[in-house]
Amino acid sequence: MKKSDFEKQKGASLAHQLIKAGRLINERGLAAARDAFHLPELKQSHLDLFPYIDFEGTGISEMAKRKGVSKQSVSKLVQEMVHMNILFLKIDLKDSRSKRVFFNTSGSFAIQKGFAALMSIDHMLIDHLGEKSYMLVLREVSALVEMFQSENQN
Amino acid sequence: MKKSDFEKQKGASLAHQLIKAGRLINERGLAAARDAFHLPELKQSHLDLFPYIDFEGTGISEMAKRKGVSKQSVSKLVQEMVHMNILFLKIDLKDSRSKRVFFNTSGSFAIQKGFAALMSIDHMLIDHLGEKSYMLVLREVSALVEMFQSENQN
DNA sequence: TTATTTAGTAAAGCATGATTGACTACTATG
DNA sequence: CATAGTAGTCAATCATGCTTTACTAAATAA
Repeated sequence: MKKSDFEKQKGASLAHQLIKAGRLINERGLAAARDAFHLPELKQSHLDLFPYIDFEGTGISEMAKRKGVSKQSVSKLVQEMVHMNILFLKIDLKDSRSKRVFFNTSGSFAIQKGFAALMSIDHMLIDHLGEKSYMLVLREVSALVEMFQSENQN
Repeated sequence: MKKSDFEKQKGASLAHQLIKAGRLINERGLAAARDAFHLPELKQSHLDLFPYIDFEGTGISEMAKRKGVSKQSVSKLVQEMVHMNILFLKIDLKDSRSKRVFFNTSGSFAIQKGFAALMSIDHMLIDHLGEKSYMLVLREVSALVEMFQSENQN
């Protein structure tokens, strides 16, 4: 059987490698965070919320809108993370309906270590690529992310 | 509140950008494939099997082992993709218990277009980065993938 | 002030991708 | 040849993350 273009491509596809890299980083991050936070019950779905939380605090409805799911779904996961002491809530002074979600970055030692563990993955990437390559790849991959995101808006 | 290291890092994390890139490529690939294959019932879980199928054919148990899930789970998804004409099965001449799974790259026009659509994402990446950057990023990201995979073996 | 919208919660139900257990059929080992 | 292991399927069950519906309370607009 003659190999089609599709077949030939597989080994050298950046798309595939980016998918794989993303998945491996997720796995590694989850394992590291579970360990460092001392929270075996921590799930991928919890960490998946992180990108939607601003450091200035973010409301649950806003997070849901960003993630593209219902606020009920977000609400439950946030509550679980509050119980784990990873996040905390603070009622918005401007609007007492709204509960702003914050990272509990000044929590216990274990919690501190958890956040550090998540960061350590980036340190690992820098160590492995070197600072120069890291910055270069970061720039290029960020450009791709922006391309996909801007196209989705149409 | 003084920003912690964790807070400062967020905007410039390669780890985060790689996760995001992987997710966006998955979404885009699924949408493109659904459209080109004319298969609205195609799911992410189906495409997720692609990386575990060799062009020389792969047994279901082998795919399951590679993916780290039960063979029953893989079996079901493969059957669905066979019904969609994306894959076909061929009984191994050396072992009549084993059904080798193949890409149906010489299928109908729609099926051909489906595989082309999946490839087109890489063309898009090349167009956007330029060939030189594409190769460079591919090399670096592949190195990261290999690093994570080799560590998982210990 | 009344009506409408918005933030969040609670509970029920659903889709999905997985596991487990039981089975058939074939291969490999003694 | 008998026995153990392997490839695959089927069915039941489970965990999970999601939606839908229904609700409370607060903000906003008429």
